[in-house]
Amino acid sequence: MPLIQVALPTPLRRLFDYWPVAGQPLPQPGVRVQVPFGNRQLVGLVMGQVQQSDVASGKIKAALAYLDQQPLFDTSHLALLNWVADYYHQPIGEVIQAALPALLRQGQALHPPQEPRWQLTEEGRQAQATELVRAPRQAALLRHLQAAGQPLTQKKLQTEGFTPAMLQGLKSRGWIEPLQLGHKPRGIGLPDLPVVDHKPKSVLAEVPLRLTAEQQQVLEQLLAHQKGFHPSLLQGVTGSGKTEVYLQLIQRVLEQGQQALVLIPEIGLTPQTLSRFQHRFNRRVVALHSGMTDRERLEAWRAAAEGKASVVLGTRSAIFVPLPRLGVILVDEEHDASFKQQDGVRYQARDLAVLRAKRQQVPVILGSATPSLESLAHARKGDYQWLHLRSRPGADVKLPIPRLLDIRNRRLNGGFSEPLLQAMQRHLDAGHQVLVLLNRRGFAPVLMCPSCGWIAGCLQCDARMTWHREPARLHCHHCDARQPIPQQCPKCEHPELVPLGAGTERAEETLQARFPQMPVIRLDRDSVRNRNDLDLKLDQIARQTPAILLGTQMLAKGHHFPAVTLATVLDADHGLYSSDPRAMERTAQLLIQVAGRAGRAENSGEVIIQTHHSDDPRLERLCVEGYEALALELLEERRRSQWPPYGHLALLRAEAHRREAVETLMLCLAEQARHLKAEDADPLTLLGPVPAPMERRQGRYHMQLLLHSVKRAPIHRMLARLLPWLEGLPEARQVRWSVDVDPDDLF
DNA sequence: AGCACGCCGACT
DNA sequence: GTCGGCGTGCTC
Repeated sequence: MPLIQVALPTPLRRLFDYWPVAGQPLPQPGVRVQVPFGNRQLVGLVMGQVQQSDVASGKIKAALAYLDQQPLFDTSHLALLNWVADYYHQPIGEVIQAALPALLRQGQALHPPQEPRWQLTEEGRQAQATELVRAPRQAALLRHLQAAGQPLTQKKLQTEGFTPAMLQGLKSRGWIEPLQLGHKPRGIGLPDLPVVDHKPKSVLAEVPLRLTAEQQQVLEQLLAHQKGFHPSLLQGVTGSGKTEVYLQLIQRVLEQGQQALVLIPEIGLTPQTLSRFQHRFNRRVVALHSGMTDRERLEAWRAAAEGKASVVLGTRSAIFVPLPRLGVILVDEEHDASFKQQDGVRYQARDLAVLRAKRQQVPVILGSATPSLESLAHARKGDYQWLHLRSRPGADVKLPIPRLLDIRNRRLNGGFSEPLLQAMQRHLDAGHQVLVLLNRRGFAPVLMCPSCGWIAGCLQCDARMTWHREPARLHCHHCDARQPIPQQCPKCEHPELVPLGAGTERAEETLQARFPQMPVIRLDRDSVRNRNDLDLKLDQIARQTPAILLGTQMLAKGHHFPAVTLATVLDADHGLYSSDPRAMERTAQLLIQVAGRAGRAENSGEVIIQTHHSDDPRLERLCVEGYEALALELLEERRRSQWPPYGHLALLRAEAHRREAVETLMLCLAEQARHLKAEDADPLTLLGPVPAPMERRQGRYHMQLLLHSVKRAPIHRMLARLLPWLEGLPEARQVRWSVDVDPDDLF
């Protein structure tokens, strides 16, 4: 008797064998199954079957029930998920878990349970209501059902004043019967359900915009490779009309009867983007993002998986949605950090998009104004078709060249230098809007005692607490700890503490004092808590000109502010000399994004960046020669040091409450790694173990060990042997550890 | 990761 | 006498 192999939501890196459910045909791979596991019950996924188990047959239990009639994933999709588990060295059960909507994970039915309905029996159809002299309500119910001529839901009948008792009365006479509950039978349309026509004649619901010659050329180059795997990098400046090119490409895909998958950054999916797609096509367009309820997500997922949705617009986890008629994958803002899952199952959705496209033999397009170094390297090597959109349709105006404003030896007022304030005044006087980017929330990042130098620090982290005014408290941005603001220095009892540096709250105060007549609209996580807040602010921005828009990254991504003519960055220095090797690349991307906000419409723009390092050659190159020139220089540095994409990394992290526990484990781990390294012919470097950049976070000590190699294979061989060993190590007991293949940041 | 088992401390 | 602390062992 064969056994079924089941993937279960546990961190254990293996499958579990079960006896199949008695009296039922063997389930196909991809079907969910309910199983006993220890003393609890879990929902798992059937991955295959074996004749013989490695486990003693006495330990093997029987599966309880299959939850699907049809597999949720076909074998090629299961193979993709297996690949992800292998490549990222994550437990397969957790990968599957990440690929399923929450409700399916919890064992709910793919189709919502059919509402209970009642229909007439043959006798009921023949029966005369007048026979029911003693039961006028039942007679009315009988007439009602006879007049309807079709089954009606119990809910509907109850709203019409019929009670369950009346239904039972007719049922006991054998005149009506409940309709079979359960799943909707395929091919049998229930008459009072709306039937949606998914194949109207034309794909288009509106006339597409007219493309510029440049857009047209890019579209044609994309259309030249509509069949088979074909990766492209679409590098288009802000406002160059990438979305219109996407839409017209997707149009052709839909005309072939295929589906399109569009991945967007976490905060990139605005209702405007969604409605732009929905208005364009006579086909179902669904969104998949974290703001939806579990029900909505399941509904969208199912529509995609059943082929009923033609366009899926989703954030990173949408890369796992099954699509039976996939025709193209697009990744918009492909450089965006949110495509990398940073906890739990770590994966890079943009990389998986390329992989999935290759496996399913469809084209994939990565779009960005500021492509990642990885994608640029591929484009330069010729792995990806490299397409450019250099001009901005509808605006004769070129993108402004950012100007560096040196603030060394300048007095700053709440983070603003005088020349900057004057430039702002000019633009506001002209009736335009000004955008101010400050990537720091709160009033001040540091609260200090002027007498003894004491600084408010977090008790749980090696971090300073940020002083917030609204509401008034100290807040740690790393562990979310809050504390009341001390009235005096806790160390020397000095009666006054002073803020150092400026966050958005302080900048807002400064601006209001300096421009008392001007609306200052602040957008950060503290002032924009939900979708509604954001809509209100965006609406306010659209209505009020002139105005000052002040905010964190939120302000730099996605939204269009046509009235902005001056975009400013208060402090560009944050990422310039950081230990994080990607800091410069990220800073450059952010600066260019901000610059793209200025003069997007007909107004010519200006961009001013405050810095203490106006002579930094990289910053200068970014401003003068542009993003691509800087990115190519950074790539050269990467080549010399053999860092990604010219080499490969994997990071092993560990954390525990006791520093000693982490240290012991990490030394043990490094020792074992050195041991394994000696047995491998390919070179591999072990860096560490070292304390993590912020060693103590949320009261836990963090350490890490970095594996570096020019080739991928030795890293994978190492992890494949190291992790099972680590899983069984007693020292790993009280330590939380994780692996990050192709880490984004080394934090 | 969960969850039970198990063996030692302060409580109705 | 018992409720409950977290060490340690296991999950087909």
